[in-house]
Amino acid sequence: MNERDLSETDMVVRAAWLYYVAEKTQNEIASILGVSRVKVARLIADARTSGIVTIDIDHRLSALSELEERIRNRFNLKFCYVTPESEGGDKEDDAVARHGVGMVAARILRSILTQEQSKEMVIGLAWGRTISAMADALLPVNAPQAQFVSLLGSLTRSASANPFDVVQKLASKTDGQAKYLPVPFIADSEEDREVFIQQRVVQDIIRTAMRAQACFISVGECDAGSFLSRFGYLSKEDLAFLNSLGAVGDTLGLFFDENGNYVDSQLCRRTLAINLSDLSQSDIILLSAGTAKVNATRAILKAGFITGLVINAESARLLGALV
Amino acid sequence: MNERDLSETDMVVRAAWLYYVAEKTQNEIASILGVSRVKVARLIADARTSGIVTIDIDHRLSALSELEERIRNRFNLKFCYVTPESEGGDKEDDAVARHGVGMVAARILRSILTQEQSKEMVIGLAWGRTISAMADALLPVNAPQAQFVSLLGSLTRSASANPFDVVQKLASKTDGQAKYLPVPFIADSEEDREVFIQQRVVQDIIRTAMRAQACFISVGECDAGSFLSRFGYLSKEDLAFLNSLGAVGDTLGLFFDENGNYVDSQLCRRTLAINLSDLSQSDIILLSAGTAKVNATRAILKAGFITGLVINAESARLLGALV
DNA sequence: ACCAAGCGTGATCATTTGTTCATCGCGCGC
DNA sequence: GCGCGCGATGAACAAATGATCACGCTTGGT
Repeated sequence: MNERDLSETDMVVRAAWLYYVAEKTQNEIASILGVSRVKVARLIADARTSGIVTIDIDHRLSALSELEERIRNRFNLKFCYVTPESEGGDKEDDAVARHGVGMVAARILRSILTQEQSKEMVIGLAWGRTISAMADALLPVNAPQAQFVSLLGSLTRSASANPFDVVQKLASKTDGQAKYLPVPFIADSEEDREVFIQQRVVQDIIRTAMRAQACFISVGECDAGSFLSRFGYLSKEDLAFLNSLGAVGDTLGLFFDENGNYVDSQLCRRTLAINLSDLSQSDIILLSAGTAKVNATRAILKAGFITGLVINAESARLLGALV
Repeated sequence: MNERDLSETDMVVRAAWLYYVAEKTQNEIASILGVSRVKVARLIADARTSGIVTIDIDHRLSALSELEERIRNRFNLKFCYVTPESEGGDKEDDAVARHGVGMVAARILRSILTQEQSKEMVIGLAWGRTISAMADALLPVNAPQAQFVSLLGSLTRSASANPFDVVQKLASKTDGQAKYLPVPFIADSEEDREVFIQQRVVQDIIRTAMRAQACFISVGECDAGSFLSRFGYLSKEDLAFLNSLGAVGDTLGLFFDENGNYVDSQLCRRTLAINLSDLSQSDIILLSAGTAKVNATRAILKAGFITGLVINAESARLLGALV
């Protein structure tokens, strides 16, 4: 950070202060700082995207917080955040829901990262569009001690939601480190999986992940519309078989039935993901966006290993209604 | 809080969330919530004035934070906040400086009030235009356990800066209690002062004030322009006498010379204010706005009983330059 | 029942803000 | 040395926001 950057950042802070605290107009600020108004607008925009100004909303008064509390108690969670719907109670667009959930999750992540600067900091991450939305929404924060560890093997397709991209993006936004499992998510056989697992690099990652303060995971529906099946990782037969065993949702490569019981199958024994028992020390935060995932979400919550939930309002209502 | 209020607050929270987090336009929000755009604008304005949304600025990157750190170390303070100047380095208007210092002080006060909801909470207050600005700038916060106690007797003139108004305003904004000393600030004689002091109500207030977590006080210059002399509490002769003893500033009815030594005089022995030694358990936060007060501020800081300082940038520079 | 006062509401307008685009300057490579 | 491209800048415009005002509704009082 050179002289120029320093004075530039200083300008950003001063502009932000004058705008948000002193409530001056951008024109006034422009004449105070001796720059053009457009420049002031850019400084203020900078201040927001760089996380120098943060805007918090006390949502305790919202009707949703009552719902949050009910869900929190029912599933014994440390916290539950319900994101307000964007369409007035109407069927909401899944992409919008993901966006909202991602933003709230990003705030949670940011607060974790800014809490303790001294200690080692490990964050475990699954992949998926919601996790990806979280990574996009994270405001930059300086946390060089942070390590972002992928909890699952990689996909070969759909690069946008690859675990590599997620941890990479997070690392670059925080000046932290990215670590990911350099193995496929699903091995061809149980024997192959064993070979992968035994790789020293894989074991290293797993040991790191075991020290994670927090893990962000998402939920997969167990039907034809799900991510896994749409990209060919789950064949129609696999799906039918899993359904016949009662599986309604998956996360971290594990399938669960509607009562939250683990559904064993040959497929699960080929997935490369961190073991649930290895994460007993971590906060496990589930992100769920979209009503299609309600049943799967309920199943995973019932399994009992989740400590925190972020979910969109419509889904939360459905979840809360049946409790 | 009835049904109507509840849904109203809920609307405020939702509108604020959609505006500040989801970054929707007021028009979009209007159609989502099914109200007019004007209504949305009002909801958002409500959210800000009621403190449901709070905007924080990380000013650590500012060049001023270096100055803050220097002052903090020099005078052994727990914290020091320097408010950015509003005019670009130019001579700033005192009223503007007061406003800025008041706003920052209000944020400090608010954070104290929201910290611990359970315990008894006592806040001691001096009076003056800067303290008054703080009271005006405080965003409402629910803190029914808070007690705002006046540390000084009342003035008979200049109602706007009377201690009564300050504690009253703070109490009404927080649902807390207001307590003030129902005696004049300056008694006619030392004997009269003793009579006032011995009143049970006065003793009650003093005992309460002794339990204060934090006290907000301001600084008076000891010259013809000062508050006390302009309102006739200090005669020209008093002033000349105090100056001859080296007094350059006062606070809580006590005068100090440029080295921070207490300047005794007959006048001081007639003022009704809490004893400094009674506040040894409290954080004592000094608000200083305006370059005219730099010398007085330095004197009081040197006296060594201040634990926190809020000061405008220009004054801070003068203060820091001579360190 | 009627009136008056007060508050919330939405139309309209002025101001403020965000965005786009052409231009400028500067450094870098050829 | 010269051109090239990238990033920063401000002018101009379009969008969004805040303010004012008149209207109508409710409420409380006579």
